[in-house]
Amino acid sequence: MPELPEVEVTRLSFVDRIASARIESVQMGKPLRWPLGCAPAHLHGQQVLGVRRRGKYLLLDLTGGLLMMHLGMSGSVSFGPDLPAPGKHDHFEMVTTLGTLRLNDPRRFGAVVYAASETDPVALKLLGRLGVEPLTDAFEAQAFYRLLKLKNTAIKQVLLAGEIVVGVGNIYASETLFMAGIRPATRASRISKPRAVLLHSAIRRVLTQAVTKGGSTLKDFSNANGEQGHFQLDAMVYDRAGLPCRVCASPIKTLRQGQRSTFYCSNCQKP
DNA sequence: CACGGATCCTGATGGC
DNA sequence: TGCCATCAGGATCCGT
Repeated sequence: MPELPEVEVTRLSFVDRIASARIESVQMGKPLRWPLGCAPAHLHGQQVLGVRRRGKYLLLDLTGGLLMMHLGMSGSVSFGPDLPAPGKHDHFEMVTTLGTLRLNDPRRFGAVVYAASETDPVALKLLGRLGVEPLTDAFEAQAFYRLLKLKNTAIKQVLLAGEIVVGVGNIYASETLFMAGIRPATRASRISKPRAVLLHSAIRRVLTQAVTKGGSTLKDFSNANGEQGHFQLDAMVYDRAGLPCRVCASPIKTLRQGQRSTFYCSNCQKP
């Protein structure tokens, strides 16, 4: 579910409400992808100084360390003073003086990991190899093109890997490549500079627009307030196999890359 | 090393 | 309460 826009929308929905909250207790449910990395009681008494985002991670700055949250494929976060009783898929819950922060994640591909600091080996392992943030000035077309030149794999796989640029997941990879007119199987190293520039701006445009609209909700995304997004109204190719392209009416094609579905228009998108 | 595939887990869906 | 196969928004690990 959560790509960069969904994670950012989630962050925006509770960052102001949780600031300065003091942690009173922490409860873990079934195991998530990785262990918490400390005793839950170690968080007691710490204060939440802020909430940042790095790629698809939510980063809670605590007085004594860093709490990294990842929503995996099916995770969503709730925060509020009066949450309903925990359900079977609520696997992390943190009660604070300003409300309870909860992670619901049926498939448990998500994680909540504590590190003493951002330079702690545990934090570096999760965050250290992430590419540039696409919605900052650090994401620059020239550098993007040069890095693509070094990758001989399919451009769609390169986007998903997040080593060059973070935050583009399976939906937005198909969408941005459609916007840029590039076929998903095209080798990254063979993309011309003008087309790399198109892809660069498509990534910025699609992700920015998705954040503005409140994140996608093809299945069940909602932010920490339980409000849903509207991206599904705008998908040009994702999940549209066989349907007419919204631009040229050719049937949308699909293929599998790395066990993930890809959607594209073979007329609008060229190798 | 770079790359492709298997893998973790639960739920929804559709064919039979 | 039918059963089984397939698929789902992610990312790591392990072969080759």
